[in-house]
Amino acid sequence: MTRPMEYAYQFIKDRILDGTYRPSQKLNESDLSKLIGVSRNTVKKALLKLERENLVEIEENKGATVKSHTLDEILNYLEIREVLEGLLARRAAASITDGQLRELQEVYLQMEDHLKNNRLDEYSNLNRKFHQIIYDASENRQAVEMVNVIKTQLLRYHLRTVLVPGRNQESLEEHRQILEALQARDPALAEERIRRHVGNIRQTIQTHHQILV
Amino acid sequence: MTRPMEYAYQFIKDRILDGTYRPSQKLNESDLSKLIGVSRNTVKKALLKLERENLVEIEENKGATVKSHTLDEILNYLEIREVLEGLLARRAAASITDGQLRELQEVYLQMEDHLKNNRLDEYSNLNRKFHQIIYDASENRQAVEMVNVIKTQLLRYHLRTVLVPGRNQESLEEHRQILEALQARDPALAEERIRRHVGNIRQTIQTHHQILV
DNA sequence: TAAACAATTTTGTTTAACAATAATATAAAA
DNA sequence: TTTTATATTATTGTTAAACAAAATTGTTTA
Repeated sequence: MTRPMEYAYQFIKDRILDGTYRPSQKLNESDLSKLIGVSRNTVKKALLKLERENLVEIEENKGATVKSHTLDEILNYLEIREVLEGLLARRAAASITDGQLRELQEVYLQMEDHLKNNRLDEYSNLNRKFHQIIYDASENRQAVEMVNVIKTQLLRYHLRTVLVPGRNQESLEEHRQILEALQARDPALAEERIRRHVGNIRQTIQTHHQILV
Repeated sequence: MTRPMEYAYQFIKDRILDGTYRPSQKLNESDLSKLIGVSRNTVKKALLKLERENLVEIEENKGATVKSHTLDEILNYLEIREVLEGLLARRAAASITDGQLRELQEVYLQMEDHLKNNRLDEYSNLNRKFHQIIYDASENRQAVEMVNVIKTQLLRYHLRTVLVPGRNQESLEEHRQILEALQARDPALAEERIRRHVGNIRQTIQTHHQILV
């Protein structure tokens, strides 16, 4: 076994993210302790670490519950993502290497291809890769970390805009425009376009949340 | 005594923020346990909570140290503040009440007054109040929390741009422009102006860090 | 001086315990 | 029966002592 605390942390985190432990569910320390096979003290530390990532909520004398978010909170987080990703794209436009630009274009072309063949899972994966390249080029590790914390939090809500009719083609076009702005190494344009992109994701979820959440 | 863990947490946090515990300093669990009068387990939990706020760093088998930041990291955080405060001002412009606008104007006039009389401490306090009113009006609690975490982290570096010659008058003028944009309830303008304001703070620190840090 | 080894310190974790609080079940009163 | 009060149980917050594993320090030797 890895370090007990790390193991317990990952054990609980996995089950929150895959939906085994649902929002608002109580997380009993003794039960987890027996189930995972580490002491209650260690479970408690793992829970504290999860609280840090906003995946659980700890109330005085009441213990931990899986954190649940209202639609408004989810939209707030997407608004934050909008400006943070804008910042990252702006920085990336100024410092992206030729190699990274080639990689980005390659990913984009694959996205085009997969979408044409309606392979949505792979499209989503490439989407993630596309944005990751921008993060890597951005040189603001602190902002990247914040974006990742937000993305992790929202993971279990399955905000799959890819399932909304017509959204895919729009999304692809937005990526093309982002790619162009980065190729032009135009910081203001890159920021504007990625903000519009994330803004559209937000609006799609605002409109279709009944299907998605 | 309040709850031991809360007490230990605040005890250590205070000393990090006031500079008693300096960046990179080792935080020994047994020593803290004896000093604060709580068990080592409780110290450990307090340290985990502080890690969450980026005030301490915990390394496997090496324990906790007071987190230290490079100038680049500080500038990264200010860049994040720039876009987050921009977001908050944009939202505030759309939802600020008449009462809050009056309060904001009142604070601005006092700032003018204190600056004229060179009362810099009070100017700083009002500055904080000015921005707090915008946060309150913004209706994005998640973003406000992030800004506050960043501000707390940077507190102990004493980024007092107020000490840079000529910066004060500039700062006052920027606040006037922000106030105007909010009075006009113009989201895009409010965002642009507060971004310029925080951007100027960042540039001032980039230029004068040798005096300030 | 550097390398090798031993001694010491510190951390990560466990176990068992107990008080304080919260949740639940039970009994008494309206 | 419903509500209210009381007792019971479960759960959390915390402590203390213990020990292995890892890191640090100190000492000796080449």
